[in-house]
Amino acid sequence: MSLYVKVKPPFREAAEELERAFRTRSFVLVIGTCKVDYEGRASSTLDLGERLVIIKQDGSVLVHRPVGYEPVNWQPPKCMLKVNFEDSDSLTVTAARLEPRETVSMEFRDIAVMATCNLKDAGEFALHVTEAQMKEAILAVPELVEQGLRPLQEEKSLGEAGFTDIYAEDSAGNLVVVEIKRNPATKGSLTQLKRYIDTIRKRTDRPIRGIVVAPDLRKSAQPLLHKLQLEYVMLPPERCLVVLKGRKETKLSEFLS
Amino acid sequence: MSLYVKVKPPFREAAEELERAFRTRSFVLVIGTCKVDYEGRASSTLDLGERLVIIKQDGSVLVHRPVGYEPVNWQPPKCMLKVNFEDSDSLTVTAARLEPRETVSMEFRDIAVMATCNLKDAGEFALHVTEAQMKEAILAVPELVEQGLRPLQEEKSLGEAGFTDIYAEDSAGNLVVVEIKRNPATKGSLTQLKRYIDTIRKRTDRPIRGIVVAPDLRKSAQPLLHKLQLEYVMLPPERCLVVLKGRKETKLSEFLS
DNA sequence: CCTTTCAGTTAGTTA
DNA sequence: TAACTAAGTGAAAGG
Repeated sequence: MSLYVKVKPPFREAAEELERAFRTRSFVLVIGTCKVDYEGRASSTLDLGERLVIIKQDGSVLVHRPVGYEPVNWQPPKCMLKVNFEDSDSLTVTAARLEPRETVSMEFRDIAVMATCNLKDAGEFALHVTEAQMKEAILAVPELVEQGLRPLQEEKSLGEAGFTDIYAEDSAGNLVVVEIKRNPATKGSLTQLKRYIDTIRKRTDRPIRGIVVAPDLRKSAQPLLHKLQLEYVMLPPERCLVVLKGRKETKLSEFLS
Repeated sequence: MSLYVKVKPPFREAAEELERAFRTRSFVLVIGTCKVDYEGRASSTLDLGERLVIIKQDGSVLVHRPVGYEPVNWQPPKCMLKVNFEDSDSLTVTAARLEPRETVSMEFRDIAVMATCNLKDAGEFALHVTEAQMKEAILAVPELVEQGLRPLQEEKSLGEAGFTDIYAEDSAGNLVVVEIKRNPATKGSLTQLKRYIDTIRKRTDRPIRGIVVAPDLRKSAQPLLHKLQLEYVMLPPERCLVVLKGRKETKLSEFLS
């Protein structure tokens, strides 16, 4: 990893290093005192203060204050970068993008530390227990929802009404529409499921049940659950993990046998 | 600004400095090779790679890859931090929070640079041309929407139907409900306005017009505009700025005279 | 404190 | 490319 680190670089040196970094698409960190202006979809001003500025290898820009999760100002990837160093008491970096036309400019009055480098990161990122994985788990072990449930097809196209998550039959022969939510089910989840069911009812006379499967049900959605005659089954993500893990191990053992 | 910067600190030194930084609620930067695990609402794994880790003075944590606007892993403010340095070939930082119970742990295999400091940032942040400011501009200069428009009251309470943005009368004596959107108006904006109007219609026999004021109208919303018998007036944020600026200058001149 | 809505949302997926 | 939808959404506003 190429690396440049300098405490209190003079503006002239900082400007040259920034030019070099932008040219070579390097990762840039600046801790310093600056004010920031943004002009675009909205516009904002940020008075002088000490912040961390990050300019990434894809041209995205982040201005972070000492607290808070979100950047106070930013620019998405692929924006054009320019350094401006004229008078000796300030150095300005401008990040512009078209579509939409937006500009963030950072005027530094002082630079405490500056670092540039080329980060190499090919590590794979995996987010587990997505809605798709919950579905996978349920299809593998339908008992997660109900004893005797038999999935019919993964997603039944319902035209403009959208898609169901799982379409199944219960032990009594009723049709069952299962709506999966990774987050606590809301009123929206219920009305969505209700729409699915109404659409299906027009095509068949078989009795239909609607089940919302989620780790939780918002209290505000509870009255609607009864009003729409739907059912709710609690399914914590951990249980899905167990099933998916078990399935993988099963697959492995099958492979080994 | 107190400042510690070290290139390639040994893990032992890094661990001590991290302990000190966490204790004193300092701002921490680490550029290094790490893998990251997250466990909470969902769970994720991130294999080894070079990243920037930020730990802020309020206990928020950000793990940034060399590209992309968003952090690949994070932790919101106020989480508990712990350093773990046992074997000599890795150093682990764990950030945990309750409610919801979530944990991010970063295992460093190599630290290229580490910096800690105390950032002081009292600079005021101001986001201009919000929806409220568009409203302010329209109330000051109703012609921005239509010649002869006379605002009646800022927000008319409509019970559960929500709030209108501006309630007015046009030159022909019709009631006018103005819905302001800072962003391009969507189908949702139109149905929302329609709900307002339907609610008002139950209380009066006067003819009512509905106008959506926004910088743009989504193409997908156009058919609905006609179907719901609503009107659309384009209002770019710049024009609001001009009005607000003018108003401020007027105020100033009033003050000076 | 809980719920709802908004965001300079961003990011991914699909028509 | 444009429109739609989800997010470990986060953050603010309202009840």
